[in-house]
Parts: sequence; C-alpha cells; structure tokens
Amino acid sequence: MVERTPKFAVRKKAASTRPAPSERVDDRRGERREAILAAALEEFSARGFAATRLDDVAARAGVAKGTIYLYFEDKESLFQELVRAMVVPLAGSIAAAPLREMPIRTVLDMIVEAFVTQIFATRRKDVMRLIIAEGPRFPKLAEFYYREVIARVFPVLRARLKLAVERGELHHGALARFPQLLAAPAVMALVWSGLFDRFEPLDVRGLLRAHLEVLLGQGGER
Amino acid sequence: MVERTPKFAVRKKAASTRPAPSERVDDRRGERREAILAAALEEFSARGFAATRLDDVAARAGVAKGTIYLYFEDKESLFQELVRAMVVPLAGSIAAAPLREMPIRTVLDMIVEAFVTQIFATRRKDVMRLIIAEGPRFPKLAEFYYREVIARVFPVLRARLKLAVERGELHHGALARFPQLLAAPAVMALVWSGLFDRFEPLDVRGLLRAHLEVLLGQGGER
Amino acid sequence: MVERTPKFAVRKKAASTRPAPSERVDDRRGERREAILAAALEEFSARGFAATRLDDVAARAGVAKGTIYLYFEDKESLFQELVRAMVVPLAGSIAAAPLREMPIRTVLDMIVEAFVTQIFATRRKDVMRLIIAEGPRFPKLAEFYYREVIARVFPVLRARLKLAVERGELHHGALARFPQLLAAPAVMALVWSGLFDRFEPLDVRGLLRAHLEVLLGQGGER
Amino acid sequence: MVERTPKFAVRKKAASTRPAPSERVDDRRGERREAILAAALEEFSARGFAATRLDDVAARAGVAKGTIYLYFEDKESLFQELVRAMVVPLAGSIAAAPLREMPIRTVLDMIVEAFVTQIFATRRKDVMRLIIAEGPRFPKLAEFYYREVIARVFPVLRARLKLAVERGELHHGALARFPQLLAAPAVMALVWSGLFDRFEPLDVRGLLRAHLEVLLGQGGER
DNA sequence: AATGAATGAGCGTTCATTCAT
DNA sequence: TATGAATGAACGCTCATTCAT
Repeated sequence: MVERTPKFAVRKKAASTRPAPSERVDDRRGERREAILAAALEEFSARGFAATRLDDVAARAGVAKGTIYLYFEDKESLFQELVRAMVVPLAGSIAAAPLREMPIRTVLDMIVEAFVTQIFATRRKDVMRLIIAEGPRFPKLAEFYYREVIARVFPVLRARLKLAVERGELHHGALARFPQLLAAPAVMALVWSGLFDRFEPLDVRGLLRAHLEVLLGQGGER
Repeated sequence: MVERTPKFAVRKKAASTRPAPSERVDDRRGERREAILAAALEEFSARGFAATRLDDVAARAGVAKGTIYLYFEDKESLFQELVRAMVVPLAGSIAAAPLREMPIRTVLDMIVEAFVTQIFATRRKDVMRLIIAEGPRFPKLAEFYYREVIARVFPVLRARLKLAVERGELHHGALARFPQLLAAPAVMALVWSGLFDRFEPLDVRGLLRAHLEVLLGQGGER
Repeated sequence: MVERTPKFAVRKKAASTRPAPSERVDDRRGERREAILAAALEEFSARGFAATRLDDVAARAGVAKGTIYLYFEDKESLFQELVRAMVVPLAGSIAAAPLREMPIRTVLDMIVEAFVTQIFATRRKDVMRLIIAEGPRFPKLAEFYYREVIARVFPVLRARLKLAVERGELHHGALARFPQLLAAPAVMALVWSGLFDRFEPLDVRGLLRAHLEVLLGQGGER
Repeated sequence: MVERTPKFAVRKKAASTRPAPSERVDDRRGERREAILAAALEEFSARGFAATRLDDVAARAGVAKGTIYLYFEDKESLFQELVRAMVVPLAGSIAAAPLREMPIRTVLDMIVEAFVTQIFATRRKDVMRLIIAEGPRFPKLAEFYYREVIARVFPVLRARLKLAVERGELHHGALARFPQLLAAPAVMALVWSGLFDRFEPLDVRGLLRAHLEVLLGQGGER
C-alpha cells in the first residue's frame, strides 16, 4: 500500500488564477485520477474486487485501459487507493470534534447524524461495504482501516464514554468497555441494506436513534 | 454437518450390520459431498467466491476436478448449496424454542449463548461472513437467507420483545421496533473478527453480554 | 479398423428352438451391440463424430456408459463399426445382380430404385452422409468404403456401361469413362437434403429419373 | 481474399506515400484478420469444426490465442465468417454474367471452367467441403449458403436453361426442372476428392466436360 | 458381464498486464 | 502522456476412458 503521495489536500488549494503549465498538467492528472477512482468505486461496489474488469473501469472513466496503469500500479493498488481516498478525510474530521464540551446526548446525536448524512447517504457507504466484504482478503486494507480509523477514533470515543459514566450521563460501563457497541447498528445498517433492502427496507436513522434511546436509558415510544 | 472431518471417517465403520451395497454407496456419496462442501467452505472463506479455484477445492477435498461436477451443477451451485446446508438446520432450531415461557433475560442469554457456541465457535461463522460479503452479488443467496432465517426468526423475536415490553420486562420499545438492534453486535462481531482480530481481538461473548446489560437497563460493571 | 469379427451374418441364422445357454448369451450380446450401434447412428448423425457424447449414446441404447467399452474398443471403433455394419451388406447385394442380361434402361432403373428405397428411405442415408462428412478425417473409413464399395461396384458398372455403348444402348462414352457421373445425382441428393430440405425439399426419385432421361437421350417432359 | 500469403507481406511495403497512422493500423488489422481466417480454414478443413483447437489456429496464424477474440466473437463466429468471406464474392460474380447473350454451350463451358479454376483449384474447395460436412450441424450456415448462393444462382440458371430448351439448344427439360443436375458432378468431385483421391485421383475437368457432352447430347469420345 | 462413479487431460474463453505507436 | 492491440496464464467445465464393485 501507500507509496503514492497524498495529492488530495494539495490539489484542493491549487489553481486560483491562471495556473502555471505544470500545474495545469497536474490538474488534468488529478481529474483523470479522480475519474478513474470514481469509475472504480462504481464497478468494485457493483461486482466486488475479483469480478471487476479493468476494461469496464476504463470505459466508465472514459480513458483507455492502459491509462489506468499510468495512475495506479495494478488492480489491487487501484482498489486500495480508492478506499484510502475515501476514508482518510473522514477519519480526520471525526477525531477533531470537541467532544468533551458537549453533553453526551449531543455527541451521540452528532455521530448518528454524521453517519447517516456523511456515509450512508453518500458513496462512502459503498466504500464501507467494500471494506467489510473485501477486508478479510486484503490484510493491508484492513490494517490501513484499523490504523487510520479505528485506532484514531475508538480511543477518543472510549475516553468520552468513560467521562460520561463518571459524569453520570451514562448508567453503565458497557459502552466504554466496548465502543464497538456504538458502531454495531451502523455496521448492521450497512450489511442489512446491502442484502435485504429489496425485501424489507430499513429506516437507518430510526434504527440508530432507537439505539441511542436504549443506550441513554430513555423510554422512547413503547 | 457440524464439525467436519471426524464424522466422516467414523461413519464408514459405524454401521455394524453389513449394510446393503446401495446403502454403502449412498454413504460414500454423502461423504464425498460433505468433503467437497467442507473444502469449498474453506476455500470460499479464504478467497471469496470469485477468487476461489475449483481446482483448489478439489485438491483440498481429495477428489479430481471433474468429481465436483458429479455432485454440484457448477461453481455457483456449490456455493449456494454450501450456504444452504449450513444455514437451514440452524434457522429451524432457533424458531422452535418456547420463548414465551421463559423470562426475557433467559431468552436473550440463550440467544447470546447460541450465537457464541453454535455460530461463532464453528465453521458457521465463516458461512455468515460469506453471506455478508457475497450476498450483495448473489441476489438468490440474500433472498434465500432472508426467507429462511430473517423471515422466520424476526417475527417470533419481535413478538416476544413486544410481550416483554407489555410485561414490563423491557423498558423501551426500541428493540421491538428494530429487532435488528438485537442482532447488530453479532454482525459487528463477525465483521470485526474478520478484519481486526490481528490487531485487537474481540471478546465476543463479552460484547454480547455487555449489550444485554444495556438492553436490560442493568448497570453492569462500570 | 477391423479386429472385431463379423458377428452379423451368424446371428441371423441363430436361435430357432430353445438355444443353448452360450447361444442365448451370444444373443443378448448381439442385441446389446445392435442397440448401441443403433443409438450411435442416431447420435453421430445428429451431431457428427466429434460432438457426439458417449453418454448420450449409452443413454439412448439403454446401457451404462462403461458397457459400450465391452463391445467396442473406443469411440472411433464404434464409429467405424457402425459404418461397416451398414455398408457391408449393401455393397454385396449390388455387385451380385446379373447386369449383363438386362437392358441398360432396366439396369439404371434398378439402381435408381435401389438407391431411393434401400438407401435414401432408410437409416443408410445417414450413414452415407456420415461417410461424406467425416470421411476426410477418417482415412481408414474412406479406405474401407473405397475397398468395399467403390472398388467392387465401379468396375462392374463400368464394364456394363462399356457394353451398353458397344451395343448402341448408350450414345456416348462419357459414363463409361466416369461412372462417377452416374452416382453424382445420388450424392447431390444426400448433400442437398442434409442442407437445404428446410428451404426447398428435393424430389429425389424425380431427380434421379430426370438424370436417366438425360443419360439415355430421351426427351422426357419438357 | 484470394490466394493467401504473398498478398500480405507485399502490401506492407506497397503504400508509397506514407499512409496516415489509422490507415496503417487498419491495414494491420486487416492482415491479422486475414491471417487468422487463413489459419482457421486450414485447421477447420483438416479436422472439422468440433475437433479444431483455437490454440492451433492461433499458432498457425502466428498470434496469441487471445488475439482471435479481438477479431471474432467466438469459435463459431470465426467459422461462419470464414465461410462468408469465401462465399459471398463468388456468389456475386456468378449471378452477374450475361448468360442470355451467349450460346448455352458457352454458358456451360464457362461454369465448368469457373468451378475448376475458381473453386476446385483454390482454397474455396475446402470451404465448399466444410459447408457440405458441417452444414447439417449449422443451420445458420446452411441457410446462409442457400440464401446467398442457391437462391441467387439457381433461378438465373433455371431461366437460362428453360430458354435453351425453347431455343432448341437443349433437347430435354430435365435440367431446367432440376438445376441440381448441373451441379451434381461438381459436388461429386468435391466429395470424391476428399475421400478417394489417394486411391483413385479424379480428373475433375474431364468429369465435368464429360457431363456436358451428355447434357448436350453430343457423342463425345466413345 | 454390467455398472456408473471417478478421473484428469483438454479446450474455449477471459482478463490483468504490457508495449509499440 | 495516452492508447488499445496483443499477450498468455489461468480457470470453469466437458467428456472419453478407467476401474472398483
């Protein structure tokens, strides 16, 4: 994995006035790269890693098959870069919020809302599903996700949850011991919607909110 | 099915009264089938459907490549039969228990225990992971699982949870409205263990028990 | 080719009163053999040599696949035996007729009638087509047919045609030089009916008779 | 198409004025296609459709196996294209000749000559044999040939033959009723040469000319 | 003799990757 | 840089043949 440098952050600041030639080239490079990544996401999501044909990715991205190899080492690199590109920015934003200042209810509401609007309603949902489905076969991918997301978010979360218990905001330590419990309904939503939406669509926000009720010990609607 | 290899070898000598030839033949047929299914589970779990080579399945099962086709229509059939063979018996046993007679705490404890010992500690864990990972690409598979498991188990569960609310065993209706919440930590355990066990193993029983504490509103260990 | 002895003629005389055991066995053998040959003819005709599956031959013959190998060396032997069994008796009967005694018109009428009723209206038609289609790939088959049929029939025919010219029954020597001309419409009928009967059925007897008209120099119906 | 190899090598250098890249590419494409078709003809002729290995076709054409699939959908398409490419130009040229202007003798002489030089002396002979041999198993092929050749040539021929009878050029209506009679010796020649040339080569032109003698009622050499 | 399960070589087809242009 | 034709290893599946029963 890795190797390829994070061109993302950079590019965002680029180009305001007339860019220098090299910059313009970099721009085109960036756009092409984006187009390929977007096409790859679509195809990998629809068919999984092994069943995706680079031919189709190229066609969807509007480039020639060989062009993909100018931007990515091989099929696997493309896949990993794809996940990386979608995951990194998200992970950063989560770990940044000033959780300690807010009441736990607000914290949890924010997390729910972030998941619903930033992940579930976007292409990131597909990336998450790809991680779930393909991760076991891509140790590097799982490791990357663990390092970038889990290892960064869970400690912060756990600390805040512990604090909540100490402050009396939460009445049990279960969550602090197993932050996975907090994420479980989100994972369930990703899995369920990928499998059973045809038969029984799931109200994802409803599910997560109901979960909060349980966690916070409020009766909610019976 | 249950726990692979021993069963087979044993059965060969099991029958004491010299069985009729046809019986013996049927026995061998059954054993071969089982061997292929076992090998297939192993390979499909390790590589996913698309990346699994029937050559490898055959080698692992100790049969020739062509033999697989004496027992299964094609690769996809083998995959579906595999899931079917592992899932059907389980689904039946779950729906059967006399849930109404037991206190909700017992019901939930049983479910946790069943998941941990009947699924998570066995090869069924791998089958569940396969359903999660491959289901989106196998509509038939997802439908089968929905029909055989979800549609059979969830209504029973929901009814019992409603009853629990009415009886005052549960203090909120969230679970009755979203039985998915009950299953969420199990799904999380399957996903987590497939991805992150190398970095941070998960105490699955602990996770599920902690979840019960939360659901039942008991403080548990802080 | 060859190797297997011609059991045919023998069997025909067999069994009148209660046959001895060994004879009965031979009978069953013969029937089985016939059944396989009949099934093989059907399948080879429908699909050609290469595309025919011994599985299908066995199923059609009502025997197990392995049984075929008790009666025939391999697929190719079966094919060759099949042709041999159908061709040999025919070739004999043709060469036998007392052609010199009859007027040429009668001779040719007889040949036409023999072809129409003994070949074209029977399974032999399929054998002839098989020889035409597969012969180029089966040198032994072509050689066998040349030796058994062509080399036996053509000289006789040629002699009679020469005689006809000398007797003034025929007005040109073309036929005597090229007895193939006599057979050409029959071959054409076999080929045409195999290819174009769906679009334009051919009146085979009409074709052959018209050919005779031309050969004999009679005006026929204009 | 026409007579294979030389054409290709020559063409490469042929173009004097430095052709545009696309032209050169198209040229190479055309050459490759031709090379594959030529190799396919060779292999299909030698072994028949079913027994031909695409591996061998590729090797003979000097391309990789996968390359065939850049030019042809699949094995069957390759086969059909092969026949189509060889048959279509011929059929056109036949139907075009101004038959009514020429005496029937000339017409028939021309047909004989055309068959001998344009078909029998070329690779087209092999294509005709393939049609005869494989047509029964390829309904599409037979239909194509009927539509493109038979349905185009026979009516013209029949009309000219009728005219010949009316003009008194022919003394019997047999040919007009059965134009197949005219083609029969050609079919015979194709079949005979495929089967028996080793044992008894056939003077094809002699055969066809002898046939004409008979048709035209001239004594010819006795 | 008869069976049919088992074998494994073989073939059509696909597709990631390369490379000449 | 970009292309897309070409490659060839790989894989699913078939089927003639064998052989234990």
